[in-house]
Amino acid sequence: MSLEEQKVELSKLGVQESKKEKKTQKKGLADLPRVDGEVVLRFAPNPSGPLHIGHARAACLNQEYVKHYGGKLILRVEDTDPRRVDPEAYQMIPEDLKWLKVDWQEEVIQSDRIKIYHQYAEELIGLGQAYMCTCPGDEFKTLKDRCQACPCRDQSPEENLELWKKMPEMREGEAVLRVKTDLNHKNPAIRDWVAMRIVEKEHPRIGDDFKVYPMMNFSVAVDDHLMGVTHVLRGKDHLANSEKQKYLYQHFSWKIPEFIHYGRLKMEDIALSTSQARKGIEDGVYQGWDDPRLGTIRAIARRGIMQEAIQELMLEIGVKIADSTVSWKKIYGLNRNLLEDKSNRYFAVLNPVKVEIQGLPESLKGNIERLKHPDYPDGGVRELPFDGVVYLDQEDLENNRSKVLRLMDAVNIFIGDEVTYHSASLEEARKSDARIVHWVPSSSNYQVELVMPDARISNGLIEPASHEIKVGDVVQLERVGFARLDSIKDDKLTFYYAHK
RNA sequence: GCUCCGGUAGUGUAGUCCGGCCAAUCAUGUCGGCCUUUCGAGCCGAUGACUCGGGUUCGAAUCCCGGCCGGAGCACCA
Repeated sequence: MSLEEQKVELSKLGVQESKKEKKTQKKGLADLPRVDGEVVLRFAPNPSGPLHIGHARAACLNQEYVKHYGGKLILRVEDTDPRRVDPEAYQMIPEDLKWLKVDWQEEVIQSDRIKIYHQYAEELIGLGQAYMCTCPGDEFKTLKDRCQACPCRDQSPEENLELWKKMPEMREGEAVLRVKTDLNHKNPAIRDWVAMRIVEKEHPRIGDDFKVYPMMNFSVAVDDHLMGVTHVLRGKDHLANSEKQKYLYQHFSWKIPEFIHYGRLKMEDIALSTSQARKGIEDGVYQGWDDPRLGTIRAIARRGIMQEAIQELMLEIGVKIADSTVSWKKIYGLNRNLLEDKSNRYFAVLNPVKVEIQGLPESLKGNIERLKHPDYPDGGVRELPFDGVVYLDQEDLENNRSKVLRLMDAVNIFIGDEVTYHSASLEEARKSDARIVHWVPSSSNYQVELVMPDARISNGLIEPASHEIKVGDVVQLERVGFARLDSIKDDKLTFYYAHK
């Protein structure tokens, strides 16, 4: 019996269909679980370098949720490991966030709060939920793997407090403060994790005021609680950490925030972590953090990718826990949609070959005007002086041997042993099935350099009106592709190529 | 190895919680055609996916079991 037939039969019997309402599906981002009024979210990077595309996901999503529910976003710089701090990152992170158009209402740096973590550590000892452990790491691990307590675990809070006070005088590795969890927890990683440890290394930002530093799991949980964070968006690599942190919340009788874990974001052709990128920069393989081959926000920005494209992409990817691989084609597609309407057009010829058109009627020489944007005449025109001597792309010449070629908005030429004037009108060009190509006047042009995504450089010439392009603008070099003006030096413009 | 988690078109994503309206959404890509003084855009069309095998059920992308594949964690990093 089909569903319809069943319904008919049921209604004959007088049975009403019970309506189970399904959640109405909104477009866009999935709802956050258990939202009660406004939300407090945080973006909490480690200052080990500039932000990369993976950070952009967390930042954009946090931003979007705050916008959607109301509330605030906290920027929290997590620099509790002096060895993993790049001092420049303190500037680079806010810069990158601004480029991403992410706003935060509060900003804290964890190295300003070491004393707070010490206070809570002490309190936890007082509660009997943490103990000073002086076991060598490997011995503790052996015991832990067997679900056995180490001798230190039975110390009284007083004994622990005494050791805690001495901790600043101890050497690195001699002692740690452990949080009591469950020694029988099936994941050994969760068992009695480290809350505080000794680091004998000057902190790049706060110097050597402290030797006892919190572990990320401790400072994060304390801060999330103190700052009233309601929802924690983090990568699934933090799954075990979320569980570790839950013990701390329970020990302090704090309300546990909602943890949401998203999957790994890979980027096509870019498998570079911050540390690998750093090494490449130090070794001179990459020119810097904004080398076009890197997956950093600044590299992507430099390539002419718009913030909106990244934003759209991140919203689309959302928070699901399955991993995803971002393809450049997807980014290019989104970006092209944004750029198409607002990018002015210019002629740039790569691999230029100088061509003198023989037999060009004098009357056809003069200034040629062409719309800056074919769809928007109000955007104005650029002028190209045309005197019969032009630069053409070597490839266009080679591909059109013994054929008619039309120079856009100018004349039709024939590519024989010499290049000769053929005709003037577009109709003639159509009749001859001529390819229509861009060109650069030989009498007036600038040098141009185009840096490709793989960092290779193409050289050529660009039309004179290009002087009006501002650094940072993205334009379309006709028949070449979209490119962002990166710098102007003397008479040379350097563009970074985005995509077709 | 141990613990946990995933697998929808080339890529991303909706649908999975609560089985039927899903011969499965949208985006991007790709391929045709039209159009266009750009190889860009636009218009029209096409393409293409529920990891596999069992089970439950009238009915499974959706629930259960197993396989396969993939990922994360197993730090005195974050």
